[in-house]
Amino acid sequence: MLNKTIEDGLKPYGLGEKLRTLRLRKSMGLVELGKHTSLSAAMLSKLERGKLFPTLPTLLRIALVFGVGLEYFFTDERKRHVVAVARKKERLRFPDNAGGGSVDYIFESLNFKATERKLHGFYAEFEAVASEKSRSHQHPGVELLYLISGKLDLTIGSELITLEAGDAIYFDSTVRHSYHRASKTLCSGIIVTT
Amino acid sequence: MLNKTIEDGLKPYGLGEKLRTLRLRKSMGLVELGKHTSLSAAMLSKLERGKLFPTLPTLLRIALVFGVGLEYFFTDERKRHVVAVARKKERLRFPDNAGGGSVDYIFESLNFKATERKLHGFYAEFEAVASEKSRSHQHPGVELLYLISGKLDLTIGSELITLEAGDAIYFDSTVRHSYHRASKTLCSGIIVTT
DNA sequence: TCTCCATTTTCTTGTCATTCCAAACTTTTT
DNA sequence: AAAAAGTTTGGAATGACAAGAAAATGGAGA
Repeated sequence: MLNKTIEDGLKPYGLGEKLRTLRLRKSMGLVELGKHTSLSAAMLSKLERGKLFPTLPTLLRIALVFGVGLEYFFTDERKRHVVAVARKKERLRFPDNAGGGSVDYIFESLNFKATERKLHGFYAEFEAVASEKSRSHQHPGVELLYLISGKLDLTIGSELITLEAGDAIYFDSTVRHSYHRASKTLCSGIIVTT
Repeated sequence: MLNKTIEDGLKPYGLGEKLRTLRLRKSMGLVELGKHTSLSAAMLSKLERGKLFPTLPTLLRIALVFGVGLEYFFTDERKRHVVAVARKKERLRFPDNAGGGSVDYIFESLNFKATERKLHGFYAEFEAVASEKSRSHQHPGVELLYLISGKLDLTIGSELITLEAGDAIYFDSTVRHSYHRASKTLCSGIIVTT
């Protein structure tokens, strides 16, 4: 069926292997794991061999036993060398309706890989930032802003900060913030958000 | 049923919110997303409101449209504050002995905080990159390089890539890599490493 | 008001995760 | 050795619940 092709896309995650590894690491049998999770050993076996895809509740049950989060199963260990080269021309450009400028998406989702865990974020370049008055934003995550050109007034919460070319700031973007140009020239910079 | 309690454990992941956010970020309607994913708008609506938990194949279909991996849905964010403002003048400058240029450390160590885990990274600006021949590097982690000016030849493993101002690349820096200028002018760019 | 569009409800259906049980291995016991 | 005890897999049956269809709701204009 149509799902057939989609399911292939799940294989790279190596869910089965991960499950088996977790279990064997604790030298546990399928039956024992079955007791802890209230799942049948038969199914666990099928899951580990990729004959079957667990539902989220099922996967969570297993995760709870091993003390891992669900991310664990979807972050891949595969060595990814070069992930992407984003050339300026090939980028998607979206209007930054909130700020009034425009945003080039370089990476929509980046995997920062630390120890075992990964952090997702996206990386964007904005070339023009709101002229005079800009609406204020508030989005989940952290924002790392590096200003390449221009001068920018940034208000985070009640704090007003002026950035000049070459300055960088790292702040909690769940806090209400807004920005507007402080120079005649356009501002450009780089934003990394989680 | 017994699943009832387990499903509560899924709520913290905020799957629905994430789905909605992704969709709205591209100002897309349920119907339109439905077409791209071959899923009914009705179901998408239920997913976004947490009335339903998607199967993995279904979730993958959506993920593919937005260009995110499945991990995206299982990593959660937390509130952080303004961490630092680094002004150009106050920065520490170190010679980049490996590359031959010099490096300004903007942040020596940033904490990207996902779920419960933390990711350490540092953020650096390099203003001059190796003249002709540069030694090759190899350090743990991932590297995100954004080139601001100049032209740079980057060799990762056996692959040679030329970056121009405005280009960005994301690669595994555990792989041996080296770089040198491809232009007469100095190169400057930004590097984020884990 | 009415129309148009997007989202939500309700109800129904089909799929496929899940179970049960038996067969096939694997390792230990005597 | 063979038997016993334990662990993993295969297959058929079932039922839970994801997913679809269609109708209802709710806005936003005109």
